Order: sequence, then structure tokens, then C-alpha cells
Amino acid sequence: MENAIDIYVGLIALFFTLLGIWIATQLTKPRVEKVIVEKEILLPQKEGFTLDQTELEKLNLTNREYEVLQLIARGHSNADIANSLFLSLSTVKTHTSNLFVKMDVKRRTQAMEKARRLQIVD
Amino acid sequence: MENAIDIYVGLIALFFTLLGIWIATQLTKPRVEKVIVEKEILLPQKEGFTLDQTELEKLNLTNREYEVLQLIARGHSNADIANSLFLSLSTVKTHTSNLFVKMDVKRRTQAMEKARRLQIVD
DNA sequence: TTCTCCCTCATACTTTAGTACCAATACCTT
DNA sequence: AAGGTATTGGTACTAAAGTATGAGGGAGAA
Repeated sequence: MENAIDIYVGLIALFFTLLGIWIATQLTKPRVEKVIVEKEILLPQKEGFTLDQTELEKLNLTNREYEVLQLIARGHSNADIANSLFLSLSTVKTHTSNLFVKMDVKRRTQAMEKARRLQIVD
Repeated sequence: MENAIDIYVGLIALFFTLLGIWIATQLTKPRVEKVIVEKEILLPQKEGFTLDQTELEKLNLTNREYEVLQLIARGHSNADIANSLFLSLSTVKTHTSNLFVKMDVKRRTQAMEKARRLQIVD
């Protein structure tokens, strides 16, 4: 019976193969594949005023008009502005009237609101 | 020589054990470990207005005064406000005058500026 | 009930804002 | 040189905003 030896050897082979598999599963550290997942965190951005150059240019304001607008936005009266920029009250009124037309508003309060909404003043 | 058989069997055992280990390493799927990396990203936060209740309460405004203030902040004239709230121009002026005192400002434009700065209007 | 706010409205007044002209100067472009 | 625009300023006027003061009614607290 030569088969007897073959079967015997085969069983030994099978046994030790399974033993090897078992040993392997016990000993091998799990192969770890790190998958880095980036998680975006929204930080409350603090008062980042970025001037909207596009909107500003659309209005076609002159330098002086824009200067006056900025002071208006800060709550200054025409008299205040005249003093700040060393102009006559008359001149300030001219600038304000002209910028109101360009901004399509009727009062300085509307100009303030719109200027802030368009992001052209802080 | 009985050792010859022992060694022979031992070698077979060792061979198949190693074969088992090799098979095991080939078959076991690498364990995937997700590593979450938090990445802080500054995104332009859109119009997050949060009312500053504290500052609002400090001013001690009445309901009506606060209503009027909100409309002023949106650029409305006294006449507009009177129509919106079904009040006489006279009453609106009374409210505005009173809230100016409480806010320690002299003009509505200053009230607008301060109200926005204190985060009590959007 | 009396006292105190709040809300309402009125009259009278002052101040600020806004409009509608016009005009001189300067600078830049055609 | 001529035309356009920006800047400045003036006068005269109207409109809106703001102040001062008084007053009546309502709601809630002492």
C-alpha cells in the first residue's frame, strides 16, 4: 500500500499548513491602512471686512465722493465731514447729492444701508 | 538511523507551516483604520448675524423704540416708519428723540452706526 | 387707588439735509 | 485748442430731522 504513506504525508501537510495559518492569524499584527479623512471645521470668522471692488466700481464714484461716503457711513454729519476734509459745507453737499444719484438713493441713511450691503464700506 | 525520518518529517512540518503562514498573509485583508484628521479651514462665513442681547438690554429701549431703531437702521425715513407702524410723524419723532438719548447719539446716522457695531440690528 | 411707565399725538421751533441752479479752476484726452 | 470730468464753492430754496414741552389714555405695581 503506497497510498497509505501518501495519505499520511498529506494529512501531515494539511495539519501543518492549517497550523501555519493559525499561527499567522495569531501573530501577525493587523496590517493597518491609514485613511486620512480631512474634516473641515468652520471657524467663526471675526469681522473680516473685504471690500467688494466690483460693486464699488459699478457705482462710478469719484475719489472724493467715496471719501465722503465712508464718513457718512460712520455717522458723520455734513458739517463734520467738511471739517475733516477741509471743505466747505457747500462742497460736501455737492458731493453727497452726486453720490446719492449714483447710488440711486434719496437719503444718507439709505446710502449707509446700501453701502454696507454692497460691502463697499466697513 | 531513526533520526533521518524524524528530520524528514520535521522538515515537511516546517515547510507546510511556513506555507500556511504565507497563505495566511496573502489572504487576510488589511484592516482599514480610518484616521480622522481635523483640519481647520476658514470659510467666508455668510451673514451670520447674532443679536447681542446683552448690549440691547443695556440700552433700556422700550419695544417701540427698538422697532423704530430697526427701521432707521434699514434706511427708512420718519415718514416711512410712521406709515409702517401706523403712527403719526409726531410719535415717531418722539420715539427717535428718546432712543437717541438712550443710545447717547445725536443723529440717526450715528444710531445706525452704533446699533450695527453693538450687534443689535442686522 | 395712586404712582409710574409706556405709548400716543400735537404745536412750535431750530437745525441738518438735500436739491437746483451756476461758476472757476485744473487736469487729461482728443 | 476744444471737450470732458473732477474738484471746489456759492446762493437760494425745500424737505427732513431733531428738540422742547405738554397732554391724554392704558397697564401694571405699590
